[in-house]
Amino acid sequence: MPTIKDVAKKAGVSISTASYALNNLPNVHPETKERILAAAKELNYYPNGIARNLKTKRTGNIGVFVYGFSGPIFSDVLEGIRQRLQKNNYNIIVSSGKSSSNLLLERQVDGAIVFDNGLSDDLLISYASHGLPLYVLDRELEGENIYSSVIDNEGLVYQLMTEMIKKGYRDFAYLSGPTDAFNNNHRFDGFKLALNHHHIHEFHYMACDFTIQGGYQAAINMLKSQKKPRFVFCANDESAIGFMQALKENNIRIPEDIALAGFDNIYLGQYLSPKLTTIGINHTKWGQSVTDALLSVIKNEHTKKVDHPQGEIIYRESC
Amino acid sequence: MPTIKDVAKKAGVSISTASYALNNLPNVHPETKERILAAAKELNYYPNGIARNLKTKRTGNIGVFVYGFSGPIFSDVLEGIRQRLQKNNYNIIVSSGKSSSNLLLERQVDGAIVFDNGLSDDLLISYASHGLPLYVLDRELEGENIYSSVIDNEGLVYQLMTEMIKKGYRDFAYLSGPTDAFNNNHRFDGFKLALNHHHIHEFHYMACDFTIQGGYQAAINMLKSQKKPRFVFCANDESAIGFMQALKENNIRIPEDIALAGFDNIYLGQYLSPKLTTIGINHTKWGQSVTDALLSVIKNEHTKKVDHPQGEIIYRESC
DNA sequence: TTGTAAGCGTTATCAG
DNA sequence: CTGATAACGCTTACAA
Repeated sequence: MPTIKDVAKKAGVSISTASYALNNLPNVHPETKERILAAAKELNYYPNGIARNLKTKRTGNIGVFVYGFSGPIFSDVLEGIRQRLQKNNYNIIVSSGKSSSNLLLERQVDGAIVFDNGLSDDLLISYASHGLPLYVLDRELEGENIYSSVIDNEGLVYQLMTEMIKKGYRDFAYLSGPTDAFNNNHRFDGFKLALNHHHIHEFHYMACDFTIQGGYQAAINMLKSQKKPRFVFCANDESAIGFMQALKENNIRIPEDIALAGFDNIYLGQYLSPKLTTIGINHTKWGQSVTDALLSVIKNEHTKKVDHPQGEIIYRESC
Repeated sequence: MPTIKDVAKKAGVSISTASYALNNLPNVHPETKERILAAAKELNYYPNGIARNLKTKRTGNIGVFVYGFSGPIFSDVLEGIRQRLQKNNYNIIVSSGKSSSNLLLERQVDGAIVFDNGLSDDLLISYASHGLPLYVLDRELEGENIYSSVIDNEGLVYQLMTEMIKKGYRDFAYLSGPTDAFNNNHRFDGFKLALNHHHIHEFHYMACDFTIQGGYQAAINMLKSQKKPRFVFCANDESAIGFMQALKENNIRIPEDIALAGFDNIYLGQYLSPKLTTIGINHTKWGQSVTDALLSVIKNEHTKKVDHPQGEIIYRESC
């Protein structure tokens, strides 16, 4: 594998001149430059990024740390991030599990976007204080070099529930996500607040875990218990899908007998029958704006605060 | 940010001794070692990976290059890869677009798994010949340092179609994927071969593109044309879903009027009505075995050839 | 416009 | 068991 030394030798110049030419610096004679570029091409030379990184103390990589690679949400956010990074000549490095902290610790990235509740607050704060800017998407976190952007879970669910109350529903249930999940808890807050503001002080609560299987099981349990709410707000679409599936199998009509809505607007929601009413976030745009914000921090520009990502209620057939 | 130099100074030893201790080499006195480790801990020291990489000429990173981050298949394959890499102390670096070739060229990875038809054969072959082992999953490619593992598309579709013929279906249609997609073409081969072997020499062909929207549109077009096959093999599940959706909206019963099957076993297939018959690949296991194979190449062990990933027909309700 | 040389933070060779 | 020191491949003052 050829190094800059080989190029320099072949072109009959010093290493530094070769470096200047290869980096397109203006202080090198056109002819020499041409000779150097030709030599590089002939040798099939490409700079060793590692060496460059060591010297320049920047890697050109941005880490995106996710909890897992599944889930319809990640992909959209990632696509937004990728677009913006590519445009700004940064590499995207998506990682999960132990790799994420390794890459951070070993300084193989210039900054990171964190979408992984597996990385603890303390850990992140400590890394950030070492100088790596971090943008956290799945929780609220404040600290030196650390920024966060989260969905307005509470406001959006509040809005949806208010509409449902207006529509005449009264007997409500909440199909929960994991109780340690940021998103779940804030959605629950919005749910409770809306009921509260409309003087509805009772509702049915069902534990669940954001999964289709969990939603299915929760519905089965509910049916056994003979307790049938009129409207179920599901903390996310996947649990809503499982829930619907169980209802359908038990000949309960949606929305005539039980109405429901979810959160996330995952793409299969519109292919179910009935089509799922849900709350949609523009995930791609979210990824874009977070990336822009992170890059502006890295470039030491004005640190403009990122707003909540755009969200809206998507009314379909399930309620 | 502390370096090994700081640690050495604090512990009152030379840099090299500090390095030995930090790397757990046996040739250092227990007491000195303890002192060094203590100093490192106190300074919150962690080795700079970039510097280590430059010296050792290995990064400990494996690239996984994908065409996009969406799609239910990637996530499973990625999870299998992640598991195995983590077990073997390699970092997983998932990338897409221009980043992928950058990371390869800049030698920020020790090898890569390619699942991205956006990277051309020539490019990959040229990188691999420079010494980076590559495993390609979306096409068949031979060359120095380059290996590939692909689904047995043809055999599996052949098997499914043979069953359908046995079942009595005769009037067939093929809902195609992109005609430049490796997977599509081999599925088509299997489809044609099965028909051929059973002396069925005519079938209906519908162009499509692997997407839900495309499948939906194809069905609409078919309905307009008044041509109704009895069984449609869809080149993947997503197009099958769109196709089904359009049929349902037009009150065509599945499977009574038109039966169909897909390929991929994406998880929503079982939540449709009717549930989708499909061909499932154990993607996680595939990711695992490919990773094992790549690592064994990197470690210069015996290069055992990876077989086709496991696949099976999953009979459900759509045919 | 070009060359010399220092240095980025490690590891590894060799001598002590 | 420990310490100088060279080297990895590159960038960048500074000197020529």
